Amino acid sequence: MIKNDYHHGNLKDDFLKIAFDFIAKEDVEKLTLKILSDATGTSRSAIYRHFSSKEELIETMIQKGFDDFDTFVSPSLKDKEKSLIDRFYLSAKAYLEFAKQNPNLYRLLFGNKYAKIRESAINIKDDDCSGFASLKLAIEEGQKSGILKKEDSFMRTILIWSSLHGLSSLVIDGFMDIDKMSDELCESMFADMLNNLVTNKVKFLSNMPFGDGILKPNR
Amino acid sequence: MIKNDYHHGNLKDDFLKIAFDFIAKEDVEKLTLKILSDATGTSRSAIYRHFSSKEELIETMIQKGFDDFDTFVSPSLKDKEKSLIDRFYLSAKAYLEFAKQNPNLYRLLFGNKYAKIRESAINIKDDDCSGFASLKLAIEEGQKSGILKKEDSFMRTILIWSSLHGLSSLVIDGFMDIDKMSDELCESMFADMLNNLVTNKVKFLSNMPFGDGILKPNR
DNA sequence: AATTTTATGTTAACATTGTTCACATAAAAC
DNA sequence: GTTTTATGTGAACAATGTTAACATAAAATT
Repeated sequence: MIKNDYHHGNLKDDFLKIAFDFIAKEDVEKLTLKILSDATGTSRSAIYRHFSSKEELIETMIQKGFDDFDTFVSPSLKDKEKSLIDRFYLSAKAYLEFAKQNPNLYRLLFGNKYAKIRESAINIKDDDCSGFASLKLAIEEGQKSGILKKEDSFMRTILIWSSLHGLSSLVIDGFMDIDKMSDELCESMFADMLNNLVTNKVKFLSNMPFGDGILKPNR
Repeated sequence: MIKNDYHHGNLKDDFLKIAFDFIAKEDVEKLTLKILSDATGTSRSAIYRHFSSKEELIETMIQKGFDDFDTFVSPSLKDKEKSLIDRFYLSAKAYLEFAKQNPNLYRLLFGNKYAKIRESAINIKDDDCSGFASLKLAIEEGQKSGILKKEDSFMRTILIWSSLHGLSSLVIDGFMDIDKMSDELCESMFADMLNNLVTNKVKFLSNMPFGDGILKPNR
């Protein structure tokens, strides 16, 4: 807190804050240690007193990033006051929204470049990945209550997640004109993703997205 | 062809070949110009007589990579001797297979790192992207013939592509245990992707993947 | 209170990377 | 046979991540 010219106070947090501010605007690939030292007014090697390498800084960012992601997406999925369908819909919307609002962070978390760092940062394989696990749990909950078909929940989880991840990636990586990605279009897609899960007994009164079928979320 | 000690013959092609050989095993991020000069036995600056920069080399690789991708995936989709459902199924399988066989190339083509280079290499936006366009055409063909629902073909195309891209990415980026990705599981997922497209009038006799419903491809 | 230890910051130097420039040599064009 | 063009070399640059030796302030110990 006390600013004397030598010791900085809480350099480590400052480095992280500046790094996150940076990837709010530019890709993490362009983040350089010089940017961090310049922004903090320290020397180029000061960061090595707080992180053993650039990779360790990235690893810390990944850990915090997954916390942020989870905080943004999970509550909608776990909100027991809403119907399961609503929860799926709202968390899917949150997922895409997180990616759109934080494209560089999303790529850092789910991209390949730091896959090894991610694997050491969090245990993401199979059921251990928090996002994956909670999605799978929600699907299994729906299967028990009879809302969803009693099929392979692992496969269903993968397919939902693939659709969300693929859509988010294609959007933020510039593969489709973002202007064409209207809310209505997204809702149609989310409806499609969910339509495969619900039991055969449910009749869809309309093919319109959330028109008047079961998939219309309460908003 | 004639090897004298100074002029190399066809260095440009050799550079490209070595680069593709490299990303067959390692990520394109690790490809360095020194690797190329060492492998060809030339000096470190020789490559600049054939590519104005490393980015231009990458751009050439992206162009050729998309050609390879198209050659691998498109024929199945355009094979008029097969049913439309079969064509969807087989090209989806080819898509995933290409990503699994060429993970580093797939990431180079569809990842974010070289997005700008890709955009200058090929016109990928909207209908101009060859893969996207041919998928959309196939969907519209199915809509005309009555096999597929007459809904927004753009949205349907995006969702199918998102599912394929997301699944491929998650698989090659280590988000799921590859051993759990059995052929049967993939087939179930492809079936799910397609189930949303087919007309309501079609009755599915089974929920089993390609069990005995319309979605069973001829193999 | 004085001393020692630990934490934190600085400066100088390194190897690696992509890149450029002046120069060298072979092939092609005239 | 001379000139022009294409292609390759070697030396040098700045930027990057990193390390080592040194410096200073805070904390711990006596």
